[in-house]
Amino acid sequence: MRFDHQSIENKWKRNWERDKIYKVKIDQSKPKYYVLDMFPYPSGSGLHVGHPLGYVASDIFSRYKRLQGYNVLHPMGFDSFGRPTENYAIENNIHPAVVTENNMATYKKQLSNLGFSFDWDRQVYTSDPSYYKWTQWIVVQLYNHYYDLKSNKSKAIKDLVAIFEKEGNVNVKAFTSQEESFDANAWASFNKKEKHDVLMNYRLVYKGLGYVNWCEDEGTVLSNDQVKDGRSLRTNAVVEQRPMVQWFLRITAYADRLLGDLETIDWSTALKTSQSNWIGRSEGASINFKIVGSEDHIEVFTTRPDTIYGATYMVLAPEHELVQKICADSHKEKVEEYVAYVKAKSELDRMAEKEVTGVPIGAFAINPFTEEQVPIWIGEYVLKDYGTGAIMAVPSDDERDFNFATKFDLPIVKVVDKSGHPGAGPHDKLGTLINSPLINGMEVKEAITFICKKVEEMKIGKAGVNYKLRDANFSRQRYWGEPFPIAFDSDGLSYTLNKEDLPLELPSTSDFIPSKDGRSPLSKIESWVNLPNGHKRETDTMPGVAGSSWYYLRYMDPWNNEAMASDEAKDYWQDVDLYVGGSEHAVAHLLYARFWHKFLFDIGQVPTNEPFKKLINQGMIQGGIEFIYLMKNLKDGHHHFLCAGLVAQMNDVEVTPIPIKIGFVKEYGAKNSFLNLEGIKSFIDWRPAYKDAIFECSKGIFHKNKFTPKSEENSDAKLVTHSEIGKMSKSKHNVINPDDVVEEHGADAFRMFEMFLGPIEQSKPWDINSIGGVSKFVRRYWALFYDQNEKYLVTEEDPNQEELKLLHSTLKKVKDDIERFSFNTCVSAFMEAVNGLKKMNCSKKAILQPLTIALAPFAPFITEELWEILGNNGSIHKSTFPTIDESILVENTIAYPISVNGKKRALLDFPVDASKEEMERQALDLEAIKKHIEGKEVKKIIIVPKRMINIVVAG
RNA sequence: GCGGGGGUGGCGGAAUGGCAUACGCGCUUGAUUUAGAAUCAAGAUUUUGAGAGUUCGAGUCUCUCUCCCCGUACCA
Repeated sequence: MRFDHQSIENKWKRNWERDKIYKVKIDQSKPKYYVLDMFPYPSGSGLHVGHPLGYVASDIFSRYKRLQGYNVLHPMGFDSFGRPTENYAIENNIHPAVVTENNMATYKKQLSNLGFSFDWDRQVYTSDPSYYKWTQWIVVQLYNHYYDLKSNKSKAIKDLVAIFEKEGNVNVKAFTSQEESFDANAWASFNKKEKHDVLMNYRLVYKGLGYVNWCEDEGTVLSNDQVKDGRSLRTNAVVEQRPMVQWFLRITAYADRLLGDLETIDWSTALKTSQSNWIGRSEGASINFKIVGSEDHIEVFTTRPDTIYGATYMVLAPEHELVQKICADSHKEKVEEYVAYVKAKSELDRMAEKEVTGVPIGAFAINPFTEEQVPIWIGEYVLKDYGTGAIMAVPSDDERDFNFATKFDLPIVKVVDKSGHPGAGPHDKLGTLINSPLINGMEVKEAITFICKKVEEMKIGKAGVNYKLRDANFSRQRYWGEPFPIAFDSDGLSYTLNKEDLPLELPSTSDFIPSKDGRSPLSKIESWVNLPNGHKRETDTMPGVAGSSWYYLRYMDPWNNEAMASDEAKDYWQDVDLYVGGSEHAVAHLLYARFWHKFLFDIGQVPTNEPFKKLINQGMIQGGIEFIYLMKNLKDGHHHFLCAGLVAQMNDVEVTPIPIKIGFVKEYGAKNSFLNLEGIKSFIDWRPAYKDAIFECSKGIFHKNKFTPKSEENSDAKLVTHSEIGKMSKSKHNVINPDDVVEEHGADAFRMFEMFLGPIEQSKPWDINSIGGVSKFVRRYWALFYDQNEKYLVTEEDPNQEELKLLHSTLKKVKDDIERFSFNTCVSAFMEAVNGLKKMNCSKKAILQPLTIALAPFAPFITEELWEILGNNGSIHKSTFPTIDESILVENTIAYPISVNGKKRALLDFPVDASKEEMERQALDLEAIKKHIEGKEVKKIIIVPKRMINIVVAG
């Protein structure tokens, strides 16, 4: 039989679907294993070859685990709510639901071409009402819970109300924005609205003031991805931060647990570090400074309370609410000018600002320790969003404060003597306190503790922890997302929907543009907004993270209409054992999912504290980008393109590289890729603006559809392109569709090739030229079964020792390497095995059958076909990974490298049981060794059993 | 600046502190072929970014420097 990948793939794709071989059910007799891919956002452009890299790896691992006897849950679905679909829908006037459906169908087809073992019966997608029913339900649970700091878990709001009724909030220790305390009587005296507002300060989903990107020109709210450098990407109009009441997630309540539990999970250090930086925990103290002649005080957060004697001035963020209030009249003009200057700057400009700027506001605060008056300034280096938006400036021990003080000639008092710690910078918590009466002579750490205590005694502040992490803005003024299951009465009190009333379906509309007042398009659908009881629905929708924060739980029991998943399913599947996805989700998705999971754990909805035990970030597959050079100046009124070779020779010509479709290029991927005449013509067809352009290369000039060779014999153009390696993207015109590769080389070769490119976690360029090696391997594997004349070669003969050794060493290598996710070396091992068998001329069933099973996770199609050919019933993917016979791998003799002073000089075979004395004697007797030890004293001979021999000589 | 990762042939990359460059691409030569493609066979390249240390022995561990990639950004 001839190897024809297309007919084999079609046959087995059909059979597998018919027999549902990847369908998985709870099976208490088998251990479970859950392998999850980050579900894709189904964009209109389909998959490119970079997407499946992680899917191939997870599929191999899933298949391997099945062969090991595990019951493997390996599902796939779609993150189908979101901006791009909505944009596409607006532009093309198609409903987002339809766009989503089409895109999902494309993705599914592309994925099935690659032979993934997903149980498609469990597919979920976030825009499916039967899915978002439970997203909404979880949001309602968050709304109805608060975080109790005594038990360190979330508890029901109704229990909190019971406590309030009994004793107020005086004994409650909760993570809350409620500042005032009250007793039972006070609580009883609150009206409905007041109670509602107090409880809002405790809820894990709460209403608060947030900022949106408001574009006055467009009269609409923009999402972050539509804004760049403070301007609308689409219209370039200025975008301002506009306050708007929105929903928030109180993720900060879980900051400590999210940070601490990182230690319990098997994630890369890079990823853990990203999360921990994002959470940004810092210990210190918040301290209040009195303002001279004002009732108000300034609260600052500092990690260095020990340096308070050196706090010679204060700085507020220009946006700080106290600025207008305490600013002296004499300074108003300058301050307003400065605030306007800061506001006018884009985020990017402000970040890039190297110059120190700021103005005094003519007010003074009192340093509670020195009791001296210190001036209050505003400066852009103090950020409104970090800490309290105000600092006590200690120029002696903070570089930024130092620069500021130096520029504006503010006093600097040295308070830490670092002479005992040479090389220590201002930020190192080292040294001895000086010029600080209460703490002189103390070490920094001791002084911090002392001041914290003192501050608490003085009732002007307290030791505390500050987080960079902010509560998450959970509202979007957009159509294509989950509606909030919340409505308001005429007083603005909010009510959540009951479980029986979920899902609250997204109403149908054709108007997806946000309304003029910045509210979501839903606000325009009055029949939906206004309820019979007079309540009005929330019209914001949820952001993308809502649906993606818990989808892995739904896969456990996707058909359940009574619960997010049954207890039985959750108890059996527990958590995700292996999660594979891109590092672009290192922070947002993975942090929110962990937060939701911990919350669900607290309220008894999931049995584990963390959702993803092990995580692997696959690297990015990069693509070659091809450019042609366009001269900046027109030549004789025409655009002029130049060959890369010519540009290199000329040093006075200014050129712009223009990315072109890689399909136009000859020898794409090679060093001297180029455009021939045909390529130039394709380029002109694609970019008609350049139809009259001149294309010049060393072979000649192409202009207005005519090629004029520079010398007679060269008839074709060779416009050498400039090549770079970069991200595959639409804008770089270098996207490669896996369908095309699969059609040419087959899915098995495609899968193995992606693995063979390099370590899974590493980014690497897509080098299609080398797929030939893997493609050849697949054919050579087939050739062990059928020769060129299509004659069947497999025999029932007993294998010899050498063949068995090859088999078992390959099995062992593959098993070990799969378990450490080193798939590229597995492919090498298979190649070596085939090379070896070929050399031995071995086509024995006893060797080929177990080898084929081991290969099955990598190349599911060809192995299934060969399994059938070998006369087996059922699917190879339901068989068992072969047992490795270690005894076969034991060597009788071992080749020892013999080195002198660590340099290898000879190689000699010894029986495994050779004595050290015998080995020493023979080693010293070798000519090659004698040469190197002659006339020198042998000081020592090191023999490492089964490894090597090293002779140490003097001199 | 800070944090994380990395630097090995022409290229992608192998290597529990123990024979550096497995496996593949590309290249060279030969066989087959009218030629090409395909297939088969044979072969070449280097001393692991620089320097020091630990060790019998370092690509691997430690330190210093250097360059590249990723994340983050005045975090008080």
